[in-house]
Parts: sequence; C-alpha cells; structure tokens
Amino acid sequence: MAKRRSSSRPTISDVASLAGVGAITVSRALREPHKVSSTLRKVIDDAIKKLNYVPDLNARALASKRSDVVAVLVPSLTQSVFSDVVRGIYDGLAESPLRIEVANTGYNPEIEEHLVSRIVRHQPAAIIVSGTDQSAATRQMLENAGCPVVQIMDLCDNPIQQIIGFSHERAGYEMTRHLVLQGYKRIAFLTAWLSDRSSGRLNGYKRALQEAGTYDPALVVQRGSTSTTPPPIAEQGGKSFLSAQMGKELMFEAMERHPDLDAVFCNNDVLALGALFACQSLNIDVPGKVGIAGFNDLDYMEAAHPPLSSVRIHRWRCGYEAMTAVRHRLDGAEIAEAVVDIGFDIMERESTVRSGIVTQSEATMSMAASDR
Amino acid sequence: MAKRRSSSRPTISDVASLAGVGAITVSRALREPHKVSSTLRKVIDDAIKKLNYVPDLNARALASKRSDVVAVLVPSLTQSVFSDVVRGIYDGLAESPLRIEVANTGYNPEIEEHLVSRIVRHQPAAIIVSGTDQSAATRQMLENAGCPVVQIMDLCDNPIQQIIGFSHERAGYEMTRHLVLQGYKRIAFLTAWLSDRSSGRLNGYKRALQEAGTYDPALVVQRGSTSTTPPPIAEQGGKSFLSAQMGKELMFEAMERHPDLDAVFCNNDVLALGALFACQSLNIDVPGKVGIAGFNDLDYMEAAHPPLSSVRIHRWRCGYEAMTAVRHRLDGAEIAEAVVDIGFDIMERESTVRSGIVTQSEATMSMAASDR
DNA sequence: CTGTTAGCGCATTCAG
DNA sequence: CTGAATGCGCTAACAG
Repeated sequence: MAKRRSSSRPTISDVASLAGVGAITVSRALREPHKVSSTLRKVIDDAIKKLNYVPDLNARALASKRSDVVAVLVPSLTQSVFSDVVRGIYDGLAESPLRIEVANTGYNPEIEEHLVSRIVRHQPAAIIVSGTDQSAATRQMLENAGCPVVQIMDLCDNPIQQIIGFSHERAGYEMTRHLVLQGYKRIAFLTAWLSDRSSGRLNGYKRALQEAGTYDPALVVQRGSTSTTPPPIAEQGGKSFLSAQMGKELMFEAMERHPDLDAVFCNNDVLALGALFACQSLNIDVPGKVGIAGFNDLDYMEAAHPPLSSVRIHRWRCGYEAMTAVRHRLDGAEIAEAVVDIGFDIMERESTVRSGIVTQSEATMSMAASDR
Repeated sequence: MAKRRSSSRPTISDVASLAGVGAITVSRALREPHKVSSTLRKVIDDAIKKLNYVPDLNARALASKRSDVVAVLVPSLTQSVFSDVVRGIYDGLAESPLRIEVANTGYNPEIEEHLVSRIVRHQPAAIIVSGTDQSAATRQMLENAGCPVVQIMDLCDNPIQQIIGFSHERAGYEMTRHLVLQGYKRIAFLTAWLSDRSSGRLNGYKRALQEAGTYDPALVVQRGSTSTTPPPIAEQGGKSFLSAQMGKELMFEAMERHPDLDAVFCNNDVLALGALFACQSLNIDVPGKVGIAGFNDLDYMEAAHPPLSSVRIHRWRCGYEAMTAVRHRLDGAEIAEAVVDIGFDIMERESTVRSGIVTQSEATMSMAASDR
C-alpha cells in the first residue's frame, strides 16, 4: 500500500482496492455509471459508503481541466433585481453538482475585466454575465474561455455565444408610450446614474416622446450631471446609493425645476417609491396631479397606495433560463437559440391611470418576444 | 523538455526555465515575495509578463490542500438584509486573492447540512455561516473543517469558533420597550414565519410586554399558524414570500382581529411598509391611531411618509468584520474575540412617536455592546 | 466493459 | 535565500 504524506481522507484508490477494482473504474462509476457493470457498481458503492469517501473536487478539476464552478457576474448584489436573477440561477441548479461563484462588478468595466481574468484561471464549467457592455478585453477572454458563456438581462445581435433577456429600449418605449396615452405631457425621466441598460431605457423614453412631440432633454433628471456609474461602496459608507431617499430628492428637484411636470418615469422602482413618498409629504395627488411609474416591478409596487405602475421584468426566470441553458450545453447539447427574448410586461396601475378607473385591479400589457 | 498532454497555457516551469530559476522559486516569488531576492523577483516578474502566465488555482489547491474559496452560507439572497451582509463580505475582500462562494440555505437546516457537506470537500479557505441554529451534524462538520469558521448575524455563548453579530432578543426587547414608553398598550407582533433569529426578536417583544403587563399571545399575528420556515421557492413561483403585500394582509388581519390595536412591531421592514400602505388605504392615522415599527432599517424606512421607526442593524459591517476576521486568521493571527457584539440602534421616527413632535429628524438610541 | 500508464500544475518536504 | 525530487487525488488516453 502506498504511503501517504498525510493521513487525510480516503482517496479513490482506497476505494478501488477495497472494492478490488481499478481506480479508474471507481472514477467512472462516479461520473458515468452507465459505463460500469451494475455488479461492480454495487461493490464500489458499498466501498464508498464504508469508507465514507468523498471525491476531492480540486484534484478532479486539475485532472480534467474543468471545474464544477459556474461563475456569475452581476453589477450589484444589493439591488433586488439582480438578487432575484441570482436566485433564479440558484434555483436552476436543482440537483446538479455544479457550484456557483458570484462576482460583483459594481457597474465598473475595469473591475469586470479583472474579475473575468481571475475567473478564467479556474477553468469554470460555465460563465453567466450580465449585459452586453463588456470591454473588448473582457469579451476576448470570454470568447476564449472554452466553456459555455451566457449573457443575461439584455439583448443584442451579436452575443458572445448566447444571450437571454429583453430589450430595455423597448421596455422604456412602451412604458413611456403608456404615459403618453394616458394624456401626460410633461413626463420626466428620473435616474440616479446611467448604466448601459439604463441608457437603453432612456433611449426608449426619448423615442416615445419624440414620436409624441413632447420630448424635452431638460426633463431628464439625474443625480449629478454626468455620472455613469454609481460611486464606489466606500464613498457610500456601506449604504446603497440607489435609495428611496434619493428618489424623494430627485422628485423634489424635478418638481422644483419643472412646476408643470405631470408624470415621472423612474429608472428604478425604489426611486419611484421615493417619488411617491415625496408626493405624499407634499400632499400632491397621484395620479391626478402627477403620475408615477417605475421599472422592475418589485413586490411593493403593487402594494403601494396608490399601487404604482411599473415594467415587470422576469428576473427570476432570466436567471433560471440561463442556468438551464448552461446545463443543457454542459450535457452536450448545442445552443438552441443564440438570442432569447423573454419579454416584459407593462403593469398599468393606479399611479399612472388618471383617465378613469382601472377596471381590473391591474391591467397588463405583455411585450413578450414578438418574433416567436 | 517534458511533453504535454495538451498545449494549454504556460505553466510555472515554463516561467522558471525562461527566468533561469527553479520552479519553486517562481512559486515563492508569487506567494511569499519577501523570501526571494529582489533581483530574482524582477527576472521572474518579467518572465511572467512575457509569457502571460497565470497560476492554475486548482493545481494550487490540490498541492496545498487549501483553496482560496471562502464559503458563505446565508438563508436567503433576496432579502436585502443578507445581500447587504454579503456585500460587506465582498467589500472586506479588497485586494486579497480570496474568492467567495455564496450558498443559500433557504432557512432549511437540511439543505444547510447538505451544502456544508459539499463545501468541506473543497477544502475552503474559510467558512462564514449565518446564525447559530445549525444541526448537530452541520456543527460537527464545521468544527472539523480545519479552517476558520465565523458565525454571523447573531450572538451565543458557545460559537463554533467565533461569532460576530448582535442580540435579536435585546433588539426585540428595546424596540418594544420604546413602543411601551410611547404609551402604546395593544402592540401586535407581525411576522411571516419564525426563523431562529426572528424567535429571538419575538422573545424580546414578549419580555418587554410582560414587564409592562400588557402581553397577550393573541397579538402575535403570523402567516399560517405554525410556519417556521418559508415555503420553498417553487411554491412561490419565483416570487418572494416575504413581501409588502403580505405585510398589508397581516395588518388587515391584525386590525380585524384586534380593533383596539394601537401599534404593530413588524418582524421585517418590508412587512412594516406593507402595514403602512394598509393604513394609508384605510385612511388610518399613523402614528396617531396606530404606531408602526419595523426591523432592519432598510433605506426606505426613513424616506417613508411618515418616516417609519425601525431597528437598525449593521448588516454591511457585520459582513465586513467577518471577512476581516477571516483574513486576520488566514494571516496566522489568533482569534481576537470569540464573541463580538456589534450592537444595533433603535431608530425612533414619526411612525411610533405620538407623544409629541420629534425634535430631531430622528432620535437614535444605540444599543451597542454594553460589556466592552 | 475494465485496467494500465502517465501525467494535470503546483507546493511540500528536505537539502544546500 | 535557492533548488531537486516527490506526490497531492484524480482522470485522459490508450490498450485489452
């Protein structure tokens, strides 16, 4: 019997010798049971139980040049949008032996690049990454990663391999269109900063208002004039930059700058919530005097008083489908669809319906993939 | 030159031969630069850059029997409480080469046990785990993990190794005490289900009311009568079980069952938000007719109209300190304090202050560690 | 279906 | 401060 450097856990050869077979057979019994006769399989299973053997996954990763880690890159964990996506990813995991390593880009392409460079050293089983605005270097690394790569939460024509999401531009357009149809004329766009995806929404807003002939660039109210990324956590003192408090402030600012304002489309639900609180504190009628719409449709939007309109995006499903796609491909399947549009729903609620009474508790306008 | 199975990325010996040194020297230059002469270090660095060498972390983990993965176990990712904690953990990472693998127990001890059993196979660098209610088997595994283990978000007398958090019982007590001092008599406790930590809060509530002589078990309003864990995600259809909508329903239920109700202490801010919406929809004065308090102090509590009282817990800091502790110990330091109380603050805001006007925008009562 | 051989890329001895 | 040998535990590639 070979002597060991340290008397640690049982190894695969301990199992093999106890079962009276070769190590590779044990290995196969573990990973490809159908390639091992059922008799041997039983003997091996018994030996495994007797020794309480658990495979060393680092050794496996080294030998096979492939780990069981699915790397997930999201811009933020504290925004419930992404935590829901991540939960969908976790739920898609089900019984598979895969693990998930979440990394946080903080909306910063440089950090993202750094993270990807680290991730690829681990030979991940797959990579799930948010959005399409990776730097050229990042994209390069992802293309060379040699594993399934799935982009999520956006759409584009040339995904790295595969993208699952929806069109932010269309979402922004449709919600703005809804406001226009409700008769709102002076519709502001409230945002903290502009991520790549937020810009898409803003473009949709712009297009809808230009069509309506009521576009006014001054109505885009933003935190700081040119911020395109949130401040680093350190400067936030561990608090979230995106907050109801900020929504409140943006709303006050918007109303001060534009006394004729009659609706706000908030880039984010938490800003919309803040906007509502702002109106409540000034005794401003919603939706009579001002309409309020958000984006994401977090749970409190429906519960609010009045219920707040929003764009429901299928964040959980997005994560779930991404994980499902990953698993299919890890099982050897080809990419089914390179671009998967999971759509969104415009949730029309009281906060933006001033033309009458909402007959149903909420009207839904589904904007799912039109090209299916 | 040894032939390779696959012509993949450069290895440490490629670097070594290019630099004209032994492989181990390269290894040391990477991990313990101070043990290598600066001249060699420079030569090696050049070679590394020239070859674009990146160490294979799986091989490193196999050889050293220790990976760079810090496993983090939380009951939920979608509750912002824990996503803030996780962010604190990430932020505590800073420039260290550690990675984070977050796993999700869903408040289910069996799942937790399963996850821990998988995690320990990876020889993690450290484990951070929420709470103290691990199963006996889980605790056993953690004790034998052979790496730093830090418990967070609670306190106890016998941590596995080290615990960083605060007392839920005291927090529940102090907030209830505040309500009592404000003259509220019929104070309900609203909760969706009772986690181990929630129970602590409930116990504090109970103690405070018993002291005041106004405790009434019927005032504990819970979703379902005996639920101790949330339903699995599948039954939630990918939606969060804990929601403002549920807070609203619980509030309606509480008011119906107890017309004399004059305050609610919600186990969670999102429930408190729902309770507020419930009152707004019925035109019930807050805090005149009913006081509302939450737990966690998420950002919208302060922004709400009226601002909602809550127990501010230092979730970001908790994660950050846990990671800091992990890094210290990975650097060879001993455990400084086995039990670290990071305290909490009672945020007294308008929603529970009916005896007069809050002179400051918010009064704070800090309940940090008293025994320092 | 099963086994043998030969590494995966690195870090741990233990020498100098 | 530096290096040579050796093996971490497992699996790919062939052979039978």
